[in-house]
Amino acid sequence: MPTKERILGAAEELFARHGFEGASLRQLTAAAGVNLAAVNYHFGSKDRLIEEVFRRRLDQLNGRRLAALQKISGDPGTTIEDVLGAFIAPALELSHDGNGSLFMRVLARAFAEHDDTLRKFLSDNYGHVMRQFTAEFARLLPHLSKEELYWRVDLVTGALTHAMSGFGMIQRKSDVTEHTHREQTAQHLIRFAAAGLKSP
Amino acid sequence: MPTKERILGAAEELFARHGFEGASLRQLTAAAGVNLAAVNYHFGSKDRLIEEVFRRRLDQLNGRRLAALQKISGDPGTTIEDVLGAFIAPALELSHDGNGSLFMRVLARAFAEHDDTLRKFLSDNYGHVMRQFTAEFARLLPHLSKEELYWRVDLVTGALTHAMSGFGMIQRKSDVTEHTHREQTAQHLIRFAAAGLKSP
DNA sequence: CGTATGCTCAAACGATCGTTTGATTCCTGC
DNA sequence: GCAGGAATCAAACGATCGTTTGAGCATACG
Repeated sequence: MPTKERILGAAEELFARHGFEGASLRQLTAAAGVNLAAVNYHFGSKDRLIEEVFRRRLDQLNGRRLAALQKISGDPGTTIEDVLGAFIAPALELSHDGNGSLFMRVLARAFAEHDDTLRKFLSDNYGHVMRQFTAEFARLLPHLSKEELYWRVDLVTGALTHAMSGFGMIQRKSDVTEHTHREQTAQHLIRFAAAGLKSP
Repeated sequence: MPTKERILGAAEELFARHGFEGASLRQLTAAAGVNLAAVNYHFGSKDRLIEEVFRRRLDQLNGRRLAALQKISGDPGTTIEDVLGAFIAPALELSHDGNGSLFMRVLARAFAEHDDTLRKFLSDNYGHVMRQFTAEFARLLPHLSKEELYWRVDLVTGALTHAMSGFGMIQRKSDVTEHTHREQTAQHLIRFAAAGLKSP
């Protein structure tokens, strides 16, 4: 595997486990089996590496989300659950692919960081995705004020981040595969969020 | 103010802003206006300081939560919204008191850390609070299976953490006080969570 | 063959980390 | 008023941090 890919993979894992500050380039390059200087050579700096970790996954994730939304957007038969599914399913697929599940934890850390630079990066690059989903929710929930809708979408985001990153206290039981566990998480999440959104 | 209190206050602020690894003892003691060695003298180590930051706030927070729950527990007139209020209101009061609001961000970081030691500490010391609230929800939602209930409570926790720590993209408008903003957050949260919990 | 070009490597840079030390100051109780 | 523990202080400890350097290696092109 090319050096850049090995670095990105190891970075994803260690950022998820120890945070951006907590994971050192020495641990990281050792885990990737590359030289210490390789990070600065290929990415310029640790901060640029962090951005690249996000870009790689979010490009794919949000691309799939928008594609799924496109398919059902405007359709009179589309339900709240369908829209939630379009948002959640790609995250589910990602978490089934290799250590993609770790990326959801990285994403959760980014929220916790409250770092303005990072927030601006995420907002600039992927804010339009949230806007399109919110617009679709607005179409399906015309009785809600703009402000009320924003609040609810924000709360859905919170529950989603919490659930998909494995924050919660609910631990996977040993007789359930990781795959099944995530599927169940998504099902519960969609039902819960749909009820919250539909609340009069 | 005594040295220990000044350290705890500065620690809360810097842990919220820069994380546990990101905030150094040198920044921290400088902000508190105390000597560098004071942390190790009064707390033993940085890790023990972190635990003390949690203990100080959570003792008060969960004490108030249980007291509020005690008042309404078992009452036939009690609603889901009441129980949610008993859980959320003390967090709201805390966030109105000085830099108590920063503590909610510290708490959110603790979730993101995924650190086993920290999780065990929180679970051991304050798990019984979650258990009592869950029991009251179970009484009010007898049609839900134990598993289903656990899932929903977990998702409520996620939305709560997200909202109260100010993760979300919703920013307070300049014509609204911090106090009012938090009140509104709590109102939206209670309505949203109640709908999710009550979902058939 | 010679020589660019892209990449890897060990080593070192200065800065900063958490912690410890030993001297000094403060304050309390006899 | 003085002994003695509590608290504060400047300084230093070894370790580790992100980054830079310059030599060495490889592959491709004239």
